[in-house]
This record gives sequence, structure tokens and C-alpha cells, in this order.
Amino acid sequence: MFRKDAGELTELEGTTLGVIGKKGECTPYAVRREFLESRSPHWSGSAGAIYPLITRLEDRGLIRVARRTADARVGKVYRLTSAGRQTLRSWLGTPVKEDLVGVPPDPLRNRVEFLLLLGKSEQRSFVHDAMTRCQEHLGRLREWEAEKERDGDLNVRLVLRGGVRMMEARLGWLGEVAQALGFAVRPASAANT
Amino acid sequence: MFRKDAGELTELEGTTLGVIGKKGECTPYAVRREFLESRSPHWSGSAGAIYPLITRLEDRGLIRVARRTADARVGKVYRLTSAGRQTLRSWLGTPVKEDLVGVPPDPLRNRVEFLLLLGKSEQRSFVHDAMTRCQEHLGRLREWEAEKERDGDLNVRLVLRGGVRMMEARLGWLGEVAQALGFAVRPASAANT
DNA sequence: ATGGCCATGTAAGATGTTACATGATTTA
DNA sequence: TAAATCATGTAACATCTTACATGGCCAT
Repeated sequence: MFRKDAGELTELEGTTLGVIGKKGECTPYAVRREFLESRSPHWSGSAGAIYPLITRLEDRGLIRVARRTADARVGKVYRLTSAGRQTLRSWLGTPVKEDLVGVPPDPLRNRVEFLLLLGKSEQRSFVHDAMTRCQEHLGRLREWEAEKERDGDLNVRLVLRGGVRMMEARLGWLGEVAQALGFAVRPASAANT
Repeated sequence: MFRKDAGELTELEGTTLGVIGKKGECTPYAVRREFLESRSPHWSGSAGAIYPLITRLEDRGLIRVARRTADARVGKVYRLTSAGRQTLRSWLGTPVKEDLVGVPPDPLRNRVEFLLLLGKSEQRSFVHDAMTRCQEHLGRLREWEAEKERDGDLNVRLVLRGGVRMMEARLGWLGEVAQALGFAVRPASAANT
């Protein structure tokens, strides 16, 4: 969670640089809205995270105030510096860092190791509940995907598609878990191996 | 990353309770080794994380010193209290919390949204490198899986199986990304849609 | 008995969280 | 003009990180 070298970025910092780079120029609040609205709930987009982060990036010379807006509220509009563009490229680019390649953490998967500490019927409830809720979530994702079908840009669609694939894989896996633990598996979903 | 209620646990705390619960009783260092050796590199298993965490769990009455060992180094052997068992069950149990169900964060997927900020050939390198490295990682995972085939317990195997499925889904997705960005896809891997 | 590892911590610091404060602007 | 909301912060604090300190045990 920490950067080791001076050139390193945390995931939130890198993503923020990416957002600014993609928008060309924007205010801190515009960045915040990105995290509040469209992005994964993993990041809260809290003011206490974003504003100090922006200051940090500015202090490191990766972004710079491009102009001020007429609206006194908004004030500062930021842009990437060339150093910022460079840093962003190395954050994004090859060679892909080792920790990006490994299996990403998944709290649901994490719990399965300890499922044997529950009674058989509780285990069944857990797996059943997880499958149902994942299925629902997948449904919502697919609606979102259909919605973005034309308006969204290609890369956003691809990210969304990755999320859908993850959820499908999860569902297939949960089916396997159910079977291994001796529960009946309804062949309802189309997301099996 | 914060708990909201007094009864809530962070992911690391819950996992630690699970480890202690599964082992029956163990020393703090035994917990640490679990994180250092067998588990995902997501957690460092650093002393600065584990020892204060153990103290926290003890202060909250979730674990208790069961006995001391002859070895003065080791000293304290912890056990779950009944309150700890109860808390662990609710951490594990139904209803599955909302954030567990959503698409888990993935730094690789995260980067794809900003790939258009790179040149075409860099994009190609990124995707190609990611696929190669993921494929290698998947290979190692499968070896691990074969190794644990008989000795490991069922739940550990299932967790590992989940990791394999995630990596397979990722690879399939990366293929889709490559295609969408106009790169040739080698039909080498067996992990496509 | 001494050098090295085992096991347990503590220290300092980075990053993120919730909750609150504040002034500008839009809206009723 | 009063109330709600927008946009920008700050304060307190929890959790994790790396790096260092310490003391018991074991092998040569």
C-alpha cells in the first residue's frame, strides 16, 4: 500500500492522474465525482482523500494549475505536467508490475477457507446467498453494460466487461464450491464452466 | 477500510480470527507465518500489523490467552472466546454483506481505462505482457493446486480453485481487450470464452 | 560463549476513513 | 432573502507499512 521509490504511485494516485490525463484538465471536485459516481465502491472518493492527494501530486510536480474559472467556488483547474504524463505512462506501462499480475484479493473467496467453522446449514445459506446476490449484481452490471453500449467510450466498456467476466467466473466457482460441499446446484445460471 | 460498528471487523481481523478458529489455538507468530507463507501477497504479515491486531482482538474480548508454553520466547497461546466465535460467525455468515458481492478491485483492470493515453504499440506491449505474465502465474497456481491435491484440506483447495478461475477469466478478458483494440490474438491459451 | 535465528514487540510515517467547518451560488 | 447545495478544505483517528530494538534459544 506504500510506495517504495519516489517515482511510485499508489493505486488511487495513479487512477487520479489517469482521470486528469483523460479529461485533459479538471478541478479536484471533478475527480472526486468520478470516484463518487461512476467508479467501483472500493474507493469512497472522500474529500479527505482527494484534496490532500491533489496537493501531493502538485508538490511532486506531476500536475499544475492551468487556469482559474470565473466561478470563485471552483477556482483551480489542474493539468498534467510533462513529468506527470511521464509518470503516468510508467504507472500504466510495460513491464507490468508483479503485483498487478497476481490473483486480486476477493473478500468472498477469502471467507470460503473458514466456511467449515459454520454448521452445514449455515454453509449452505452462505453459498446460496452469495450466488443469489452475485447473480443480481451481475444482472445490474449487464444493464449498465447495455446502457453504455453506445455512449460510453471503448475503454470504459472494456473495464465494465472485465467486471462482468469476473462475476461470471465467481458464479461458476460458487457452483463448484456448492457441489464440493455437497449442496445441490440449480442449473439456473448460464455462467458455468 | 474502517469498521463502522463496534462489532465489525476489518478483513485482516476477520481472517485472523478465522485462522485462530481453524487452528484451535495458536501463537501470534503462527498467525503471522500464515500470512507470510501461504497466503496472498496482498497482506505483508508484518509484525507491525499482526501484534497490535492481536492486542486489539484481546482487548475486545474476542480472543484470550489459553496457556503458556515452556518456551519463554513463545509464551502466549491464544484461543477464541465464545464472543469471538460468535463475531467470527457473523463475519462469515449470512446475510452476505453488500461489498463482498460487488466486483472486487483489480489493478490490472483498473489500468485498462487509461490505456488510450499510451501509443498503439505501447498498448500492444501492455496487453501482451499482461497476458504472458498472467499465463505464467496461472501455470504456477496450477502446479500449486496439483501439489495440494491430496494434502491440503478441502476449503484451501476451493480457495485456490477460485484463484485459478479468476486468472482464467482475466486471460479470456485480456484476449477480448486485445481484439477490441485491434491486436492479433494468438489462440495459444485454453482459457477463452 | 558467542553468533545467528526465532519470536515479540515498538517507532515513525503514509494513506485512507468519517465527520465537521466554511464560504459561494443557486433555488424557492 | 432564506434555505439548500456545491466545492473546498481540515481534524481526528484507524489501519497498515517499513525499519529497528530486544531478549531467549540453539548450534558450533
